[in-house]
Amino acid sequence: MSVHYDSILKHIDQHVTLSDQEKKTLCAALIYKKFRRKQYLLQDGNICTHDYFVISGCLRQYEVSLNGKENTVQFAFENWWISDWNSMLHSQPSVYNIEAMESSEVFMIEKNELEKLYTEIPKLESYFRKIFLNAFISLQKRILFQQKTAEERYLEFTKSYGWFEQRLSQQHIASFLGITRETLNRLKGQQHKEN
Amino acid sequence: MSVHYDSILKHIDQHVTLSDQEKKTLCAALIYKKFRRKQYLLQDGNICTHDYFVISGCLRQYEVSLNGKENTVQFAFENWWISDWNSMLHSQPSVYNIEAMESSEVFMIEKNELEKLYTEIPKLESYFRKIFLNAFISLQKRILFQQKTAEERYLEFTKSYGWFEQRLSQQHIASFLGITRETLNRLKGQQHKEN
DNA sequence: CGCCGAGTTGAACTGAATCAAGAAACGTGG
DNA sequence: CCACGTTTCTTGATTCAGTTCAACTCGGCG
Repeated sequence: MSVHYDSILKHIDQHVTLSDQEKKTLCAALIYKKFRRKQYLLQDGNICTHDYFVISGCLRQYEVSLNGKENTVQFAFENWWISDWNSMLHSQPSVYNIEAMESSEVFMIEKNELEKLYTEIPKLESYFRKIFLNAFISLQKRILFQQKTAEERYLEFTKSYGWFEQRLSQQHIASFLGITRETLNRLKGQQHKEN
Repeated sequence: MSVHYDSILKHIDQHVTLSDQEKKTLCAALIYKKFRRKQYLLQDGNICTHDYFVISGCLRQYEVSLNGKENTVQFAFENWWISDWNSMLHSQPSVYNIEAMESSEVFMIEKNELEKLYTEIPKLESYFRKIFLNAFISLQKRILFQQKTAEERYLEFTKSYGWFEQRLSQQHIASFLGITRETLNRLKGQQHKEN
């Protein structure tokens, strides 16, 4: 088995226990792929057909609004799942772009393959139930987060996600926080003076 | 079987097919309860121990921020599940309040009972995977929603959720939209003039 | 070397919040 | 069924956080 499988099997093992046979079946459905910086995994207008699991690197999912602004919905780092499940579920064109921030390695699972896996490995239902529950919980926090002032958001961000602040450009952080590049920059300035 | 079970069984049936025996097992774990308007299902500071399924009526989940403002995270109408899964999962005090907006009927499932149900009725894993996936998709839309201007949010809200606009007070709608009562009111005024 | 994208800083502007105060609507008890 | 207090809604005037626009700096890379 390729060394890459380790990361995903380890992650799944934190939630459910698969037999060797099940692991084999699962891995057979995984497609390994590398993406370079700025390369798209998904572009808006296309129908999303795959789930993505990040082995290494960093992805960004964002929408471009009518006035041309980018709204970052989420970042995905090592061991995160990302996709446009709405597009996949309803076979509708996606409103999102998913782009590699760094050169990244991912596993892809095709929609129908995943459906098959659910019947072959029922434990995966449990695994993804937990994954989606956790994802739901994070997003709920983000709803509250967005109600706060720019400064509060910035402080909370550095506290909670400081560890990936260096890996991202200011513009991308700003679009995640829902503020402009300029405002984020001014907030950073303030911080320095206070310290 | 009580007539109330119909609603939840029907809802589950839209996602997975249970045997009669499984239905019985499930229903045995459900606790039926009525709540009056303004009554709390969960108060912040308490640890959430139950999932709630709304049979009839309407609930609201909100956080009270330090400055005393209420931020509505979500409403729950007929056939919706609601709870603080973060509090439940980690046995931590909840930051949310869940309150009945109207007199409401709900089914409650206790945390450990639900865990047992997952092993007894594996199909429920599938059911809740789908429920959480849908919940996740809605929240992702809400992230983008919150980036828009007050007016855009109001228009989109009336378009998408107009059907429950009458059942909610303006303050509650405002706190869901992330704007003040006053601003919402002014937006309604504008609409009338334009028509 | 020169270009281009990313970051910085300033000044003017604006959408929405805040503060304030009056008008409906609601429900509860006499 | 009306009178009362309570809550919700409405409207206006003022303020402010954050955007916008614009210019300028810095570092990397062909």
